[in-house]
Amino acid sequence: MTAPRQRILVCDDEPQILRALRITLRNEGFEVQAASGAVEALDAAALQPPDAAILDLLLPDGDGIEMTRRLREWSGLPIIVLSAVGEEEQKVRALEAGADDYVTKPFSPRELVARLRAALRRAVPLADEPVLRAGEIELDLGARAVRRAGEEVHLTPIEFRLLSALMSRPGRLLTHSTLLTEVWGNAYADDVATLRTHIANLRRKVEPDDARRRHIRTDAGVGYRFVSEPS
Amino acid sequence: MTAPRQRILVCDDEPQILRALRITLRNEGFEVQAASGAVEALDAAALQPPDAAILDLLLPDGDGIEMTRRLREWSGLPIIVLSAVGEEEQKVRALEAGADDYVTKPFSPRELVARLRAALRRAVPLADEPVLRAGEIELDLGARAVRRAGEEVHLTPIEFRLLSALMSRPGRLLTHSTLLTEVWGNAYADDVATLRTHIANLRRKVEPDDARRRHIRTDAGVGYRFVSEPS
DNA sequence: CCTCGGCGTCAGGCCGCCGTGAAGATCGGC
DNA sequence: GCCGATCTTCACGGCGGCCTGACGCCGAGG
Repeated sequence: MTAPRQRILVCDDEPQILRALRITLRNEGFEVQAASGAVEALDAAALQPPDAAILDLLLPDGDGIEMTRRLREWSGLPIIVLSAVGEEEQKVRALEAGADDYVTKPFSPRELVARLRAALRRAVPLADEPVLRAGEIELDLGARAVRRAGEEVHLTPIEFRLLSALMSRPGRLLTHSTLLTEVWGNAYADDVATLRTHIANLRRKVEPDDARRRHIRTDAGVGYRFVSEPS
Repeated sequence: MTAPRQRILVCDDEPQILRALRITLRNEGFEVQAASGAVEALDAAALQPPDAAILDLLLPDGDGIEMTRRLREWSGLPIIVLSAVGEEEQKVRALEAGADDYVTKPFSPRELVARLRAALRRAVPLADEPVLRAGEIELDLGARAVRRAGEEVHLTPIEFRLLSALMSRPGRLLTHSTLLTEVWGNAYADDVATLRTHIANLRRKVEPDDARRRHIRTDAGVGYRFVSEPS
């Protein structure tokens, strides 16, 4: 299970802070998107929504509280407001505007990361991983499960990877060598006999009996393709 | 739909702090349940789960971090740890244990309330029933107990964490390494032999004898999954 | 009509993974 | 220090996934 790295939007007008944050977060395994101004940060967030945001309270072209409000109009992403001002009034306003946490500078990198992780943990997990469907076949990538007409079908690891490769590009022709390298790795690149056997096993498990309505089509001499709606 | 007042569990051994918190929270419209010790607080939380908890770090009969861990075993309620110690190490440990925020004394009442509101805003609205069921198996996260057909079954700590991991995502395949990191921690990521042994012990304790109707399914070479309704 | 290449299918066998029992190691309580 | 509970390690038997090879079918081309 390879989780993609989480993207953090960082907005601060002081270059050295930006730099310190970038290094700290990178080391902790996050991907950092830096912005030095409010407008730039909001544009970046709209263009490609990050998993969380760390915003400075005071910026030349805006402030963290206003940015929080703007972001909250359309997103529930975790927001941490950063500031040199420890004043109670600011903290309360930021939190009421929708920020998840408020950290005062100078901050401890470890604590900031811990607070960021706590905020990310709370965030609503984004929509579950996709379920590929075609006719009565369901391939659930997240659960690593396959159903046919609602019934659970057990696939071996190779069969599962094979079906995933086919169903993730419906209609598209996948050559023998493409499938072999994708499912087996680079070693078996020309062992078509093995591929045939596994395709046969796969068909037996997930295909309707009628040979004319098969989802897995053979392109003789070239490869296979998965068609969503067999004629 | 009249929203009932939100109940906050407050745990501190200093009476004057308890009193101050009670007054502050009452004025802000919360219902307060006070406890002066760790055991008392955990019992109260188990008996009637609150909407959030504010825990002192240092208590005569325990500490806030351990309480956080215990609560997190079965509940996702917002937790704010309160402490006179501003030390970075404590903050990080508390947040990593599952706390949502960490506030140092002396604290501003307004800020604390703002942070509490921010944490409550994030919380999943539905207080999830901490009892997982499947067939004749019941796993009670709060009581850390497992029953089979009503009969109490004794599980070792590892077996309990293993079953929790499996039952909390029914139908989903959990890789060997996923289970190992989740149950043992990051170190044992490839000791599959141990995992097999514990799975065997677990099956002996909670599974029906009939091998075809097992809840814990093996996916050879990949991992295990828990199926709620074995065919 | 025959040949031939590509394909699907099946049976066989190897090897690795799995389940299981038991023995050794570790730890905490008495 | 002893003892019980728990966890880990190891060896062994069984089984299932995977690869291989043989066979028959089919369509294209001669």
